[in-house]
Amino acid sequence: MNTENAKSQMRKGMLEYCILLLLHKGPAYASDIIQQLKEAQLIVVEGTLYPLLTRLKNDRLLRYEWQESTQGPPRKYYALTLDGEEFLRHLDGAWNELTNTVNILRSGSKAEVILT
Amino acid sequence: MNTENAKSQMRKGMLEYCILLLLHKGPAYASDIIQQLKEAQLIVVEGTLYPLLTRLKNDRLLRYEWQESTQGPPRKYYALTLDGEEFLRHLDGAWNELTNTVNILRSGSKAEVILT
DNA sequence: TTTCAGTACCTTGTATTGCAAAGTATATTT
DNA sequence: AAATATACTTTGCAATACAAGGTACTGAAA
Repeated sequence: MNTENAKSQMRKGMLEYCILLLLHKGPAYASDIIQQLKEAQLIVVEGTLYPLLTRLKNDRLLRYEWQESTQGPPRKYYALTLDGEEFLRHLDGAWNELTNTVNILRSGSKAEVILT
Repeated sequence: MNTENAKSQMRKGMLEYCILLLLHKGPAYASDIIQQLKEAQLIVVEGTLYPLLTRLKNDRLLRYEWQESTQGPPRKYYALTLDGEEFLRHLDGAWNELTNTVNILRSGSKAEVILT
């Protein structure tokens, strides 16, 4: 029984939402984002994050600025655009619908078993 | 801005959970499941559902029985196996983690904007 | 100067899976 | 027999999470 794969599948699609939520609080660069998500108990790896950030930037939901670092190479700080903020509100709605759906399905009482 | 695609992506992975939740209440056949999910505001189509049911059956999480119908061809009634019930409890845990993550990310206050 | 370690960004290939669209099969009605 | 309704199935495509490996810049040690 592969629970890990199921959890990974559950994360699909949620990641985009979580990253936008995080960036709504303020700009961050990739390693930063990975760290913050980990603190929120969401494991993400670079190979997942970088293409996602690039896609969101190409869709004009994010923008970035290079910033010098006191130690190490410069960092790409990502931030939400106005479009990104609006999109985030749509995703808030989608998330609300989804939790509502799960609550409906969870709350129903277990029917009598028909199969013998 | 393609909201539909994002919502579709959010559904990914959740579908498996929702279907197991639904079948936990009692056996159902495919059209039945589609109808019940629609009532819970989750749109699923046949091309999505049938392969998923087959996969869950092959993983021994579901089983089915043919049942005659008063009108139309016989129906495949799916039900959870014991493994399926156990797996569902794991998914309950994963779902709780995910909602927790989103709540953490949602609740944080918006930081000061660094980018100009 | 060269080398090494640390940090950060990026790319390629693979597997999974949702979905549209089309197909097959059975039962009932005309 | 043909048409309709119901139900199950398959094929091909697109999106995306992830593992694994690669590139580039910085600063300190050899």
